[in-house]
Amino acid sequence: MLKKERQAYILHQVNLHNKVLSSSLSQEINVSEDTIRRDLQELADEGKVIKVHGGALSHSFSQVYYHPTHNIYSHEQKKTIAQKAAALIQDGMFVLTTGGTTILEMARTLSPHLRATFISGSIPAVLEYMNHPNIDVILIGDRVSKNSKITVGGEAIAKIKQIRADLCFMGMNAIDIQHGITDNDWDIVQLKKAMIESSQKVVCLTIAEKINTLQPIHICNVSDIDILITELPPDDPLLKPYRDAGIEIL
Amino acid sequence: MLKKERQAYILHQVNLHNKVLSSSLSQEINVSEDTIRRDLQELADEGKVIKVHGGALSHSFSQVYYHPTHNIYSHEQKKTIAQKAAALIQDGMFVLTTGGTTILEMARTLSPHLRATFISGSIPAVLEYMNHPNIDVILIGDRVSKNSKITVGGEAIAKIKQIRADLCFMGMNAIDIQHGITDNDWDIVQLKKAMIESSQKVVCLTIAEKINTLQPIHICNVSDIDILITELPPDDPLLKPYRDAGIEIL
DNA sequence: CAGCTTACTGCGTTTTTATGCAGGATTTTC
DNA sequence: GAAAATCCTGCATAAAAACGCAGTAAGCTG
Repeated sequence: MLKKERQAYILHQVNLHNKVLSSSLSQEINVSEDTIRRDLQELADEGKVIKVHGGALSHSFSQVYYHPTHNIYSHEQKKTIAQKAAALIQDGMFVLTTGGTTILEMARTLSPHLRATFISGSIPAVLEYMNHPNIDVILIGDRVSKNSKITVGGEAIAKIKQIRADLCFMGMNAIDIQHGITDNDWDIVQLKKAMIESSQKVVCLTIAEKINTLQPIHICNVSDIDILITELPPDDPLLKPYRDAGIEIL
Repeated sequence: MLKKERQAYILHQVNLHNKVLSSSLSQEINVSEDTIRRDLQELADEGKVIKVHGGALSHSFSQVYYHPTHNIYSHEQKKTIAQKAAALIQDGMFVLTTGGTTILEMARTLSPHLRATFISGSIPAVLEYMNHPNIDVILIGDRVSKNSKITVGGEAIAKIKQIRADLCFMGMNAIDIQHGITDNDWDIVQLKKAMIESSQKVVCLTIAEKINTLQPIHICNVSDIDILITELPPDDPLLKPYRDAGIEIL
């Protein structure tokens, strides 16, 4: 088993269960605990997990209480993105959304006059939508993934496939002109794939930091999305390849 | 259980109940009181809790008492109910629940050791269940009713009917020996009816205040429920008619 | 392809951390 | 003011981490 492969597996386990033990991982993958520890160290250095004595925890574990500085930092950027995104929604539309902080920010930005229907499996997102007086909210049901606070599974995917939405807002973790959009959680990748299929227009939201980055699992090609929104101005050179690929940049 | 994990659990409990006892925590998590004390000390050093003799308090507690007396009053009652209810749940069970403050209180009371599957359409309830390390959560999807924060509609009912749960916990608004259980929201009545049908045992939770009261819409007869839980001792005369009707009173 | 370099992994040893336990000190409670 | 509960302190132990080292695999270069 290759190192990257192993680390992707570890990351997946962390995202799935919110915690991993060095000892059990070492048994599962048949490597020494030393190796696991080194992997966890690397993942921790990249900020992907939180290393603790005996194993590691998902970031979502302390997220609630920690992260004041970094959050506020990228918060401004996300606000910019949110405003651009919210402007796309018109009265009467059916809007499908994933979870994620960028989407949450968009939910908070919505005009109180907007009359639309929002469909999502993300619990934090739904909580935000609920606060809007004129928005109808449809919650996609299924098993709840604890770290991402979103419903995942076959039922959820089947339900999404029954929908024909006008717009799909997708928060994403990595986009690359060659490999397209990628992510690190199998279940969520399945969800996102279904959402793309069920929507007339796909809008991707991301902070510029994630442009030209890669994650292990493939969601779709760059050509499958319609609009890309970042905090940068549309003519930023970083975005040129995507504009050339025929994507509308906002 | 990892140290951070344990501390996160403690912190959660403190924020939830405003106070924790070292003794009960040590039992819940199965570690010595010394360890708990050290954890509390660390959390206190980080300013996250206030350590006191015998346990710790939430920070919000030290500030001026806001809580209106009535709230604290019925809160204590609901805690009593919650404890009785939580004792019914055993490992491996499938549990169907409605929403409501009494149910929420029960969710907060659940032992961290409990391994069970909770199924609900109530968003606040699901948020609570999600905090438990060993509980699987299934969210029932459909249109979100904004005032009750629960999913309602045909899809939700259809989904519930597919389930065979071991236990159903139902918070209720009114019970009367003659008219049975009644409520005032059409959609929620439909949901509750479906839940009763899909469960082996139906457990009703209510504060005694609502005993012998009436609401406009009929859910089921007294004979359709198996267990009734209130804050009163089981032999309270107010409950006698229900005991005589063959319901188990806790 | 031979030789060199580099990256990865496992092992033994040392160091650190986490936890429980015993005892005496301190606080709470009645 | 005495009994009970809770605390602190130091210590023992087991688990985990860190460190250095060596063997091996993989990659590169001429």
